[in-house]
Formats: sequence, C-alpha cells, structure tokens
Amino acid sequence: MTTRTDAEELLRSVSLRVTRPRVAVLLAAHDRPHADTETLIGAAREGMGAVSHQAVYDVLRALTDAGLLRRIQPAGSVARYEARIGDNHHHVVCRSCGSIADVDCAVGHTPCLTPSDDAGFTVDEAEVTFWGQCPDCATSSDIPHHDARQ
Amino acid sequence: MTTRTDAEELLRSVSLRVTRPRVAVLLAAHDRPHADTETLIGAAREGMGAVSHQAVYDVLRALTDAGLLRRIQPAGSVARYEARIGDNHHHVVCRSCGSIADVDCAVGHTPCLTPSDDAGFTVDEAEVTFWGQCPDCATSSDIPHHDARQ
DNA sequence: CCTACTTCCTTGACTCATTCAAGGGCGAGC
DNA sequence: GCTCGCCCTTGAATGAGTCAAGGAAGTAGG
Repeated sequence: MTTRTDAEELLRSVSLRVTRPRVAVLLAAHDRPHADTETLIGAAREGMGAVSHQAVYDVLRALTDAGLLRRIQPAGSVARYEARIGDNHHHVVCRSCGSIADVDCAVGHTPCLTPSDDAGFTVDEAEVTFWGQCPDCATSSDIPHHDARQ
Repeated sequence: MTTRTDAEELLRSVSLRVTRPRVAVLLAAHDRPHADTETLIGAAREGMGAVSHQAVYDVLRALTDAGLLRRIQPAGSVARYEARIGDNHHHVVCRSCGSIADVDCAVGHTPCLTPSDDAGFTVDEAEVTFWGQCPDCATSSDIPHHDARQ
C-alpha cells in the first residue's frame, strides 16, 4: 500500500505538482483496483473533502499521461483505472456484473503477442481481455442482476 | 461480398424477419469492416432511403445477438461492428487516427489465451487488441490529425 | 520570507453516443 | 387477405465525459 508520503514522492518523480486532489486520487486508485471514475471521485472526497468532478477527471488524465495510472475500458464499460503498472498483466471481465480481476500473462514472455501479420502497423502494446463469469455470478447464475453492457 | 439474397438467407438462417433495414445494415456492415454506428446509419440510408437511427441501433443489437455481427469497442472509441465472425482473429488499433485492421491469431491454436490463473472466473473468450500506429499516421506522424481517445 | 509566475482547481454549461417509451406499420403464417 | 406479433418511427431522456473562463494555490527565484 501507498502512503501519503509515497504518493507525494511518486508525483514529484514524474515532475507533477503535489496537490491535495492528486494525492487523494492516487491513494484512492491504489486502494481500489479497477475503480471507475465515479468511485474514485467518491473516494477522493472521503480523503480530502470537496473536490469537483472536473478536477478528478483532470487529475486522472494527468496521472495516466505521466504513467502513474493505467486506464482500462472493457467494451461496454465506463473508464476504470488501476495503479498496478509496469508489469505485463491482463484482465478477466465478468459478463454479468462487470467486475474485473487481474491475470498474469499466461505464457512467460508474451508470446503470441506479436501479431503474425501486423498490416503495416507499428505495434507497441498488446492488450488481452478475457471474458467470462466471476465466481459470484457463476453460483447465482440464474438471473444475472446487472448486465455489464451499456 | 454479400448480395441482397445472401443477406436475406443469413437473416432467415437465424430466425430473424427479413426487413429492409436489416438487409441494408447487414450489407453495409459487410461492405465496411469496423464501421461505427453513424457510418452504418449513413450506409443503410444510401441502400434503402430513410431509416431512423433508432432502427439501426435496434437492428445492430439484433444482428449482434443473433451472431451475424460482432461488436467491438476499443478503449476510447465508439462501438464498431464487423461481419467477419466465427474465426479467432484480433485487431490492431491506431492510436492516432483510430483506424482498425484485422490480425490473424498469431500462434496457431490460441495459446496463451488460457490465463495461467483465472481468479476463479469461467473464461469463454480471449480478446486481443494490439495498439500502435497505422502506416498512414506513421509517415505523417509529426502532428496527428485526430486523437482516437474520446 | 515574500513575490511572481505558472499550473491547477472550481463552476457551469454543453456534447453526443446510446437508450427509453409509446404508438403506428409491416412481415409472415394461416 | 387477415391477424398477430414483432419491428420501425418519433421524440425525449440519460449520463459519461469535455469545454471554457476565471480564481486559487504550488513552486522557483530573489
């Protein structure tokens, strides 16, 4: 877990000014992996009092551009953010409730993640998303409570 | 290429009524791989005259649910549809202009597409998206004309 | 410590893809 | 050709995300 001091150092390490909203959002993102923007707004307000949603949007963009957060957005979902960066891990998404879990790259050194024919594209990243059902929805799978699609 | 007759047979083969909007949208999706909804609305109108956007949305959902189309939605993009289904192919997305190209599954029989630790999820699909730059944007890469993100 | 500059946050309005709802229209089987 | 049920039209609403202008606060230099 990251402390307030760690968050401030992280911000300085990427030449970003240390402000209360940024620290609060960074801590919130560390606490709740794969949280969506609305959740992070709420968490940031718990941590520091009032913040505008616009400020959180700006902060999330700044942190993402700086490489402190990674933005993920499975089809039919709102944007979500995670603080686990730098390793090549992927995600499993539940089709019923939309929950997300981390999955380490299956084979050791990202094979099959270089396309056989790249159609002339310069590829810099391979993103893998697994789709299925989470344990909770699998057990109570008769009537899904909430469809993940928009 | 699919003809009008082919489209009608496809619709009947999945027990869908044959209507002018459905035929027009199905043909449009075959003609323009990875087209977004707005493009398909325009193409459908070229093919059959006036159609409401709501009708196209309904048709796209029906065709997707029936398995005649596949809906893809890279992060930060609107929904796009493709008629190439049934094979395990993936996509390269240009970070600059958002264009999409097909990529055959790199290694023969979808290895590394079974997660090493599935976190208890029942996985039924693995989706791979490659990110990079298309040939056009790579050559004129000084000032990207249009950012794919929303 | 204090000032000045630059960046950041607040407020409020707005965009636009997508969905909801109600009613009339049309395809398909009899 | 008629009836039933699904489909399309119209019109409005939703909601994540963005734009824009002005005031506030962090940081560097004196």
